[in-house]
Amino acid sequence: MARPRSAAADCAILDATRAALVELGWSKLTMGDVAARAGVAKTTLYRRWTGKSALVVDAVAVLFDELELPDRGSLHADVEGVVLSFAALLARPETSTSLMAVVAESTRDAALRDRLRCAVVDRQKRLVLDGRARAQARGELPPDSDPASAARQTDLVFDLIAGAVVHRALVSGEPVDEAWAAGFATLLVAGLGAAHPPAPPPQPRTPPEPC
Amino acid sequence: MARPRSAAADCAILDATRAALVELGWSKLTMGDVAARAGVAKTTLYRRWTGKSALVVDAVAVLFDELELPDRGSLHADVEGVVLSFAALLARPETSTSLMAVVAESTRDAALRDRLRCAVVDRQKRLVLDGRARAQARGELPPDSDPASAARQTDLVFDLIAGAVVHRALVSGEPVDEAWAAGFATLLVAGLGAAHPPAPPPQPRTPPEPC
Amino acid sequence: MARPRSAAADCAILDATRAALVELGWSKLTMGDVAARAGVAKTTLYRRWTGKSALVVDAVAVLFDELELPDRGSLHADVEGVVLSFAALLARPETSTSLMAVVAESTRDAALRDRLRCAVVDRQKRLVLDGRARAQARGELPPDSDPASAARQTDLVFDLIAGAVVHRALVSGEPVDEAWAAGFATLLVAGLGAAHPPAPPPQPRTPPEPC
Amino acid sequence: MARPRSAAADCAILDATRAALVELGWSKLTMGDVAARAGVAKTTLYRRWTGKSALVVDAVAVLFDELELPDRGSLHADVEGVVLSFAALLARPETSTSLMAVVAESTRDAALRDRLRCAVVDRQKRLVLDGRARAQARGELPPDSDPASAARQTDLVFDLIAGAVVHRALVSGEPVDEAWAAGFATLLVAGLGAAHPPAPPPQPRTPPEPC
DNA sequence: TTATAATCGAGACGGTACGTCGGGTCTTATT
DNA sequence: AATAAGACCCGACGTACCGTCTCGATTATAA
Repeated sequence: MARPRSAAADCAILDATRAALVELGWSKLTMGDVAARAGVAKTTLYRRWTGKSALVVDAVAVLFDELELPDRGSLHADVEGVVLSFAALLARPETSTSLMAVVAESTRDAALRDRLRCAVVDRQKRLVLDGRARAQARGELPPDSDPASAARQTDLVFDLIAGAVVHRALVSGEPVDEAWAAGFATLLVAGLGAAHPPAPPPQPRTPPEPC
Repeated sequence: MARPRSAAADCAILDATRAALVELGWSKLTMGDVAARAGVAKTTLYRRWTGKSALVVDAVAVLFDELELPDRGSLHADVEGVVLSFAALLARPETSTSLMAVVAESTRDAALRDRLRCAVVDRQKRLVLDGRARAQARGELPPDSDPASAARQTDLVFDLIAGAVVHRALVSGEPVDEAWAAGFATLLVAGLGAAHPPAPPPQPRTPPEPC
Repeated sequence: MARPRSAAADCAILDATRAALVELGWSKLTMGDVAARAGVAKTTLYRRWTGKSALVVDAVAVLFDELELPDRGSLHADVEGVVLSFAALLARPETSTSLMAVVAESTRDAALRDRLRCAVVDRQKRLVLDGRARAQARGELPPDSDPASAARQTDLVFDLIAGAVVHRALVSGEPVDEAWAAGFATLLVAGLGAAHPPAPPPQPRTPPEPC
Repeated sequence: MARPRSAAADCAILDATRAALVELGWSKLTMGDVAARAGVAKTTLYRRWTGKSALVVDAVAVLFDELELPDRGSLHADVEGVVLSFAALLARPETSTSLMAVVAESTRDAALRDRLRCAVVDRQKRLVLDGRARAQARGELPPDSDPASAARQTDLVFDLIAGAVVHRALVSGEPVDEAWAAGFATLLVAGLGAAHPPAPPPQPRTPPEPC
């Protein structure tokens, strides 16, 4: 009935947020500064987001959608690929600073946790699902026995890949380069192959998973 | 020649910091509040730490030293054990919030990054070193071929374990329970075993991932 | 276009400042305390005044405007009257402490000096101007010969009266009572009369002091 | 019985205080800074003075002792002389800043008031006493009728001179130059002469006060 | 000559206020 | 309605001084 919200403003605000994150990082980013950069009043920000954290989640989430998983011919190569492209994403100053900060904030804020989960986490599981399906099609992984265990496996692999890359890059502070990616992929693929022995597991050796 | 710094104050401050973290969480923790709880002037805090982040790193670091790796008889059981005890540590409100927050901050602050690394990260690599040595003694893992690759392997495993647990617990927000720990351990042990086939590698080492 | 500054706040702040001066005196008066009394944020104080001194000048200046000079029938009586009412004003705890303090501060702060001069000093010269005009109308003082010398005379008398009262009350710390006021008025009136001999100056003007 | 206090320290401290007053003014002068300038520990300052005000009083008091009243041949000239030399003293940055500040402080602090009175105020009344005695010797003023009224007269003149000069210089902020000094002296001498007519007042000329 | 005890420098300490900054809400006029 | 502008309340920030306190190192007297 009355004036609708400006869509252009939303876009300008998210752009401004990303720009501010690059320049200032999470902790020095201020709502007032974002508003000024976007040519918008602070009121307009608060009309649309509950605070800094929610704003940043939305601003950063779209960057994660740029991740893709082109078919590199083998599970090993696909893992290497996703590791390197995820690492490249984390190397951008917008993401590294704010991802950890928002996660930290989300431990005390359920609404933020949900927003983060559905805007970032769940949306990227597609990469693992794609990779798994492709590997199964190639015969590198056995077909899903039942949906529940397939979901468990997906989640495990997702946490493994994402967690390892994040930890290597941001906590340990070491580079995620080709060598590391190769070593990681080797370990992961071997682990998956052994846990789900491809066709006939030669020797069961410490049968780790439900045969 | 002058009055030395009170060691009791240091202790009271770190205790107060942990208590405040439990009650308030990282983002509502205040230097003034910590000082008040510790019965100490704000100045004293700033005389010893450059800010909230540095203080929290020191306060939390000791908690990580409580982690131990008792011999559970097998590499698989040792991995399960360390995963669960690390998860238990992360479940404590002092650690989860602040670890992520400090990591976030450290992306923009080199001094903090160093402090974090040497106070937390490097100190816990001992767990991986112990576990590896023990597994090698048991014959579950081959002896180190050369020191450099041993260090690479240690780092990789460390990032894998710590990263996966942190990501599962804090980012995905799913419980790290026995079932998950078992699945994770299975995958990891299998991966390690395949990458470094136990005693006499039946297949050539290099192509660990199946064809 | 934006929200205008609250006029009520200004008033509340100045009232609070005076109240705080009475209770605490200049040196224990705190910006934070004034803000709290006025029910206002500290920021609001600093948005309008540059500091404690400027605030106090404005808070105290209005008190000086209460001074009046009723016609008491003679120059001598008028002087006595203004001396006593000025002394009464200085006896109030708001004024004495803060007047001196602000003067002290103003020796190093040109902006404050100006503010003080136009808010307090210049505004009270009206008393001397009124008294002089009235005395001239009564024939107690000769009419102004030229404007410049009239201004000089006004300034001299102003400094004389104000200075003597302030010095007696605050520096010497002796009471400014009727007796002292009478003695002072006698001296001043005599001095003015002799310096400007009433009608026909019998002796040449310049040598007022004997030989 | 034990080690006595260093006399050199006292001197260094007072010098440092004056130097700091010149550079920083009263309000930015700090005890720590004075101690540092004097090459002395803060403790030493507090062992000898109760605080900034007391210290400054002592540091400045000696400057007032430099005032002298050479015989200039007439009461008028003597008044002019003392006005100008007092103004010169007040023009020094050490004195102007701190005199007013200490007076302000003393309105709330009895001990300081006493210290100020005996260290500065009372000690300078000698100038008025000398001037009066000299003028009486010259016959410009009548001899004292009784000691009480002599004291009253002395105090009145003291407050008049000191007050007027201070007010002119620090409150009004106008220069105390020869012209002003001459005008002031003329008025004062005339007032004194009329109030106490020299010997036999030839013509009562606007009988100002009851002989 | 040697205790002995006050004094000294240095500077850490518990406080209090500072002046600034950012968060989030509100008022106003404009679109 | 929704907006830009910006005043407002709140609370934390990190700093500066305060005046007190502990230190170990000097001294000048009194033993």
